Amino acid sequence: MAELKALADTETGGPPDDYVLEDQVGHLLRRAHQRATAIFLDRIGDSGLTPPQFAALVKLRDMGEVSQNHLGRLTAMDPATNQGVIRRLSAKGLIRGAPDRADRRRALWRLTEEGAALVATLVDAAKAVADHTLGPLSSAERRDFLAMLRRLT
Amino acid sequence: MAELKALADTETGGPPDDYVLEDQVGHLLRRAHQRATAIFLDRIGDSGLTPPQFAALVKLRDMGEVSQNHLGRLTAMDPATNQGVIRRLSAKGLIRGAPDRADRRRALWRLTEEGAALVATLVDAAKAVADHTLGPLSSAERRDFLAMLRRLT
DNA sequence: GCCATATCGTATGTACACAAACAAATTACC
DNA sequence: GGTAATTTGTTTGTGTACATACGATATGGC
Repeated sequence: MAELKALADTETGGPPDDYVLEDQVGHLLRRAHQRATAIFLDRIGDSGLTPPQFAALVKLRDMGEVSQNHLGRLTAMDPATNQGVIRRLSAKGLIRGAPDRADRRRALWRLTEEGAALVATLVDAAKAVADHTLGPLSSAERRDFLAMLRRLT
Repeated sequence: MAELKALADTETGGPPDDYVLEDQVGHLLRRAHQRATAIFLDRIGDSGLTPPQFAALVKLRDMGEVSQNHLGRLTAMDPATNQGVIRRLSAKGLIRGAPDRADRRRALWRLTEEGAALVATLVDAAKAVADHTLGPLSSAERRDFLAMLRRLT
């Protein structure tokens, strides 16, 4: 180990310990997000939904009817990304859109019956996904972690 | 607010409070990662590097010389993803590869002088990115948060 | 030595994620 | 009431991220 470091030192002229990738928030957040996505796909992937797609369905369930960009803001997706999610959910028949007669720029989207039924079916599994994702933490740690994570968004 | 919930209840037949998107780990991790990436790009984006690309350069700085797949494991990228990162870094002249004479399947990659110089230049800015990303947390909270985040990877 | 197994890198296809630029429609302001 | 600024949704281009399948090479067990 010391030899390796010394070798890297020799080759790069810099100390390899001043910036340890594995300790960086950004890198850790990326890996934790990868893991959370993997757990979701492992348990809910059979539904054909991805995490962002499920998020959009949940928000439509909560809101009833919203415009495309508004839904994107509610689910933290920029318009370009959101458009793809909307298109795929629509193609699956889980949501449907209609023009807003009060604002001709807008389309208003809502769940179809199939979409509403699918969300209802998956909510319990989604809770289990969250539970498993937080598995390594105790109950008190989960509370503290989520509170801090919320402040980092 | 109560009216909205009641409306959603009426329309969906389910209580909208049993699964609150904004409280889910997966969603919060996705948003925190988005924010961390945005901070990186805001402060280091002028270098032309993305967070995964910078991670690869840092690991090559630490290791001296590694195979493509090994580098992918060190930076938490699957082979298909890593290939694209390697290709772009190579196209920029920041890394170079050579066939491993001991194993003809492998290519060994290392920093070029330009790559080594660029990493050295950016390390301080990368530390500032991490600091700013953790900005909302106190010093003690950062320690606890990172410790828990590490356990979730 | 042989053969089953595993690893290395590549290729293809799908899905986020965001920047930038855009046309159409609405709103704000004067 | 007319114009500037904003908002809505689209398009294009680049860059992760992963599943799957593949050929080439190495390795392990016998």
